Amino acid sequence: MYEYNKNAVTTQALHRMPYYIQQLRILQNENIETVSAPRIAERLNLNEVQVRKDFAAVSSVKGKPKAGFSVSELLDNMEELLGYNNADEAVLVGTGSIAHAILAHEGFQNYGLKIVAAFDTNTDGIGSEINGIKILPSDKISNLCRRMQVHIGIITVPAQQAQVVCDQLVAGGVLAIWNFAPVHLSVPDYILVQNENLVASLAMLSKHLKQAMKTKI
Amino acid sequence: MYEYNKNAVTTQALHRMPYYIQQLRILQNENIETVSAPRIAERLNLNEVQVRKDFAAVSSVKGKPKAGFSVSELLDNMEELLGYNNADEAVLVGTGSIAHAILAHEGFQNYGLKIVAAFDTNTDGIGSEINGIKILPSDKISNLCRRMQVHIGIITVPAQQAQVVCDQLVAGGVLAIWNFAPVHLSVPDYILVQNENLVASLAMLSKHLKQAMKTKI
DNA sequence: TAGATTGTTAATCGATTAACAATC
DNA sequence: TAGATTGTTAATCGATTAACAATC
Repeated sequence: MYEYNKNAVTTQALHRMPYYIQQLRILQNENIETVSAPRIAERLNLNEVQVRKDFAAVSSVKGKPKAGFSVSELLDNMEELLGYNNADEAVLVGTGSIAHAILAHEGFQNYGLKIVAAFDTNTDGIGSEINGIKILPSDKISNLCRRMQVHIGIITVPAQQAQVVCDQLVAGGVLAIWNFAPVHLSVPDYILVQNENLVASLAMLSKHLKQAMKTKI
Repeated sequence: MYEYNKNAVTTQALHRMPYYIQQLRILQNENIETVSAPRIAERLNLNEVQVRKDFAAVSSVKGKPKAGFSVSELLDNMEELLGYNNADEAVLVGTGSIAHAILAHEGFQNYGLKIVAAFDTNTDGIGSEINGIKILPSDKISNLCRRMQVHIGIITVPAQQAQVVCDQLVAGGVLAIWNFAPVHLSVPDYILVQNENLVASLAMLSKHLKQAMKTKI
């Protein structure tokens, strides 16, 4: 009894959530109140059972045979699950073009991220501002993170500096790291690293393309 | 006989390649000629057997018991596999901060991507240049892709415009799409879409963090 | 009622990990 | 030789898909 880990949301399922949310919002805008798993599956090119299981795992209300699931309930539950409504505070390190892109992305705050400070390892840019956030010297990282109780660090510095910055963030009490540097970071077990390796993604795309063209010819 | 799909490189293995390459380059800079799977596994926090299998799958030369694998052979084979040496041509659509970041990323050309044209759906920016690439109006997409035989399209436009742009790219004969818009794109079966959904990644990070803090407290 | 849709149990698939003999 | 390391076969694990009874 009470083994209610039953319909846990897996990592893969979590990846699908933002796409469900996108589709559900479209339906909500059209004032459609319920939707079935097969319908969403069709729109997103997913398996029907998979969608149903995902919905069952997150929805606080059961689906109804024939009718489907409540659009608004699903949206609420998914947005809650992904933390869209209460933004985590984060610090960003690096001032290159990726850093600019992240800081410029007004949307992030709606998706659970509030950047409260930015740092640079390069003394040149320090003191300047990007999108209203002042750039601080990187030796202040640990201190500021600890003082402000920030739990997320975003790394956009070049590969060579990434590990050092990472260590500073960890020293400052950060628990999760969003890493845009194309390197593996060594961290203690309890730290979560999410790698966003654009070069790796690109390589995958290129490889797949090559394969596809080979089989086609 | 001749069922030589034996040690195929899986999608997951492909994802690990750039990290192997990073480690191998470090070794090469130190003039180290061979390396064992357990050593690399330790550095990257991976399973030893997994690394050995990955190496075996890509290496044109077998590993030697006791000695390990040739660093330079592995590097050559992996870079070849990922297409680092012969860049695919691509077009980019959108001129927001992510587009700027991609265009500014000098590194991409070394990793198999050469952006030959950029487009914008917004008439304002047309005619201007970003990093030496002139911005063209988006109604030229299909034509130019077809004429230049470009096979990769990069979408960085807002969500609402992504599907339209996608259709134009497909009409132009593009075979692979690197999609930075946070939406699902509908495409014919033979088209490869790789989604780079930063908002989704962020949500995952936030969710994991929440879970981690819950179990810790 | 008939039929679409749900929820659940079982089968399948793919990737990772374990076990172990072969080899330099 | 002894021992580290490879390569391969088998076991495990997790996620997806199929099958089907329950239900509105």
